[in-house]
Amino acid sequence: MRVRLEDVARKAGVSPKTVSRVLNDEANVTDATRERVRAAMEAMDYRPNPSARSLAGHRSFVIAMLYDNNDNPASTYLAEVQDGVLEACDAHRYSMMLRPLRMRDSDFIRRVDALIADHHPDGVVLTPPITDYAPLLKRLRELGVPYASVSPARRGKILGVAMDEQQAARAMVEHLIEQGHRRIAHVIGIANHGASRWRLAGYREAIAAAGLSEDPAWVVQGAFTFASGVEAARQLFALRKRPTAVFAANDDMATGVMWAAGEYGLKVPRDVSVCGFDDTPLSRQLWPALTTIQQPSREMGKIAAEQLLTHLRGQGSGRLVDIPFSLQVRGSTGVAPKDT
Amino acid sequence: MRVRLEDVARKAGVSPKTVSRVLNDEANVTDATRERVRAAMEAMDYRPNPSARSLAGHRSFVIAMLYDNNDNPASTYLAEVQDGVLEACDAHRYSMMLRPLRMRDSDFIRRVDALIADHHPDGVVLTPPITDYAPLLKRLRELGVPYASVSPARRGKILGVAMDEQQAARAMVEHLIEQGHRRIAHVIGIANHGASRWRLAGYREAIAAAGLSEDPAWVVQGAFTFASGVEAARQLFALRKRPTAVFAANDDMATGVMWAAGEYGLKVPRDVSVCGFDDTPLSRQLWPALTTIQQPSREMGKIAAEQLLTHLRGQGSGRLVDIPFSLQVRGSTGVAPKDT
DNA sequence: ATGAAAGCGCTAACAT
DNA sequence: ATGTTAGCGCTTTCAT
Repeated sequence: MRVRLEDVARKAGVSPKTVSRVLNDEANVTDATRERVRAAMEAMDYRPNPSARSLAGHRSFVIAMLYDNNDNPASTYLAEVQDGVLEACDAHRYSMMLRPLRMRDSDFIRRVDALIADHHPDGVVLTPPITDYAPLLKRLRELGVPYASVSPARRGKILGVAMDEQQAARAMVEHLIEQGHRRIAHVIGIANHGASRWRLAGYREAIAAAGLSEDPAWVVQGAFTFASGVEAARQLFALRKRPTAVFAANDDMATGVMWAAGEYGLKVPRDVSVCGFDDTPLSRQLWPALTTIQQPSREMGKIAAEQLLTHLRGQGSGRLVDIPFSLQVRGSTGVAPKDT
Repeated sequence: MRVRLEDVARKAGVSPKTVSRVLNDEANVTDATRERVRAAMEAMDYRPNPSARSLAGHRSFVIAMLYDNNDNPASTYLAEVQDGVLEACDAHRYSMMLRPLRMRDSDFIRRVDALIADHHPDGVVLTPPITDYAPLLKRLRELGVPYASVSPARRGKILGVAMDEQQAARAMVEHLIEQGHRRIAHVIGIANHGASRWRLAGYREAIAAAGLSEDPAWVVQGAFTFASGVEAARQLFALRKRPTAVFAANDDMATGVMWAAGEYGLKVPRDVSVCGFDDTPLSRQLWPALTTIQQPSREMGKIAAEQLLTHLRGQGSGRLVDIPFSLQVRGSTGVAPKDT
């Protein structure tokens, strides 16, 4: 039969409750007994039964990761975040469960309610773009379910992790300006996503700071997809006054821009510089490789989950961790062409 | 407080055990009582407590999805399979948990043991390439943990889902032959993956059936990545006797081949036809769009999980479901160039 | 076809 | 600092 907590207690010569205390890192156990109990657990390869723990302790040791599978960021982004969350959960002996949602659906909140009622996660991790869906946040607070966010649009007294995307976007555009570019275009991501707004704001900030005029024709709406990048770039390259550099709000769109450059017979970076945002695996596989902003998605998922777990353990209350960006300059950007 | 099974029993005027029987679809309940109990559950919005069910019933209502995150297929593939598994689990009120593994690591089996000991999944879903890792299958049988496989290399008395990839690859190459191609190259996937072997075998079968000779120089090793596709294509396009068509073992490599074609000034499909396998989202975003084999990954994940769940419920024992492939002819393949 | 009693493995609340 | 008791919400086993 399986080893139970009671068996460990007998072996260590203590009561079950003491073993329970050790298991849960509670106070009021002398170091000596703690050690003895730990040794017994180790020796017997004791594995606590999560169902029994949940039932008696009113906690599930489960955290749920919520994401939008309708219009989400690139699926590779979510996979990486998920990987990080999973790693943090494993380290703390929690389980992770996934909950795809559709922000647009009318039963969004009902689906969340069902998740809580059915599985009682001890907390949830929110990913963009649902990090900022007010009705969700409100409901979670009503239900008393703690949450941590990855890249929330609003900061404040929130658990989670964020990068200064606006600053990063600005740095990206400043890099282009340093290379002599004056006609710099931007391809926007899905409207209303925090990411889209910040990256656009950073672009504008850099343009303004350099005293360049912002030509409306050089700011084109995209949708975070390769195809939308191609479309956007076709508009840009058809202009009489063609931009010499294009900053796309993510790598997939930037890849589309490079593709379109090929269609127009433009060499990257000789005729046009292209850069993106995210540092997806694809960005390194292209030739020339894409200049982009590294966003450590996996790490961010891990940190968000860790903040949540810290909060759950009541050890300090957790916080919004700021993570630095890093500009990856690669072959797709270069000095501006002499003239036109 | 929460509604418990006992509350439902009282409301329906039966014993707790009867409610339990209804909950678990057990026999020995008259239709009338069953209906009455169901109505009470509905009216009270009863949600069984999974921990209590697990503890008393010795089942976890959890199934684990195992995957290799070392050299796995494209991450979008796994995300889709995962999505399907999740859907099936939800429908049956099971939870899904994820378990990334590294097939090469020495503690592979220990990690599996830990998963079972810590979480007691009622069953596991295996994804390529670990569907065919013999030590794993052996251990799972020893532990008495049922499993279902997505695209296992070996058929036989196995639960899961599979597509005839060899047949699909053959159909792909036959399509090229019909277009007049005679010099057809193949870029192989990661060695030893079932997928790589089948696709190569299908290629050879078609070549042989058409009475064409197989030139060793036209069969190049790749690794399922975009970059490996670029590399492989460079070798092919540098040949004096250049192939007029390239069949890559997946879409990522095919995309690499198209990229390399651009480098060599070759127009697709005028100068060279390119095709892939998987029908990833990317394949439709390219221009020209990629001719490929549609593999319904999401559906396959769902079916595998359903087979497993059917088996767990003891309703029929589940089987290996064969799923049809479909050839997606798009712009990247066309008639062979006149000559060279 | 239905029910009563016992207990799954752990922790909360209250001793000591 | 440690132990005792009761019980978490369900299913099992065994009656009836």
